[in-house]
Amino acid sequence: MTSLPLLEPATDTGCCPPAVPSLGAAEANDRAAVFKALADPNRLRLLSIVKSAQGGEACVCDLTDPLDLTQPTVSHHLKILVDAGLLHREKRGTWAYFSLVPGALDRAAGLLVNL
Amino acid sequence: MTSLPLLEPATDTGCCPPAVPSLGAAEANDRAAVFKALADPNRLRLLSIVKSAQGGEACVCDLTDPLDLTQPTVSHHLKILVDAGLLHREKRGTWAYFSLVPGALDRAAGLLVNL
DNA sequence: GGCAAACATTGATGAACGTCAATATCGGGG
DNA sequence: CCCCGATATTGACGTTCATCAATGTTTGCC
Repeated sequence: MTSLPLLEPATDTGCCPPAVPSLGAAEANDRAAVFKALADPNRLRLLSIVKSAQGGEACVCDLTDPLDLTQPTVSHHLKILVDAGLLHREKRGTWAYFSLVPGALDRAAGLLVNL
Repeated sequence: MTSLPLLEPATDTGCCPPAVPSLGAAEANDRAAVFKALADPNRLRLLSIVKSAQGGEACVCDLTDPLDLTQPTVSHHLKILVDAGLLHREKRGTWAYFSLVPGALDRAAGLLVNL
């Protein structure tokens, strides 16, 4: 849970001069972890709602209703997105506000283009 | 098996003037399907190998060894990537050659940036 | 201090997934 | 025509995942 897959410097498993720069196993695992977090329609909607929310942030109570999910399920999805380095959680009082990690979506997109 | 999630024109579920343009349920499902195909380290490595292969294409026999998977498993992963609209399959003789669908990775990246 | 609201965690359950062994299909050569 | 090599399909098995109900934890307020 302490890893931030999006921030890794793209190291290769092989040594020396890479003849064919195809993805190594470790790197592939890290990148797949990011896409795993994105591979759920409800999590995509969560990201979309947070992104288009006024002020760029939303609390759990704002996210439960439009998704038609229970509060524990929404909390679970948000945790996955936070662990993947896509969302940032800030607790203010009783509420937990979630916002997009700046540049995280662009970095994830970069993982795709620079495969 | 006939759907091509990547080629959809991003229609919204709501009607009329979209007050908050957050992702609809149907659109979220289609996009999640693409990321589901990308949410496996071995499939990412398959895409990477095909992309960096000479001529931009590779057959199954070229893909089985570097992934340390059995041939049926590699075929299974390739089918998922083809169904997601990311890979193109062309059968020449006994061999099946796989190549990246032009622009598919960029479109997938676009799904992320334009959430 | 104690209650209520917001959020997180736990446990359980059914579905989806990745993998392999075995088998089937298809194409080329002798 | 039959065999062989390359790929696809099927069936089974263990794991992971999404979801919910129930409960725990923290914070603000009276």
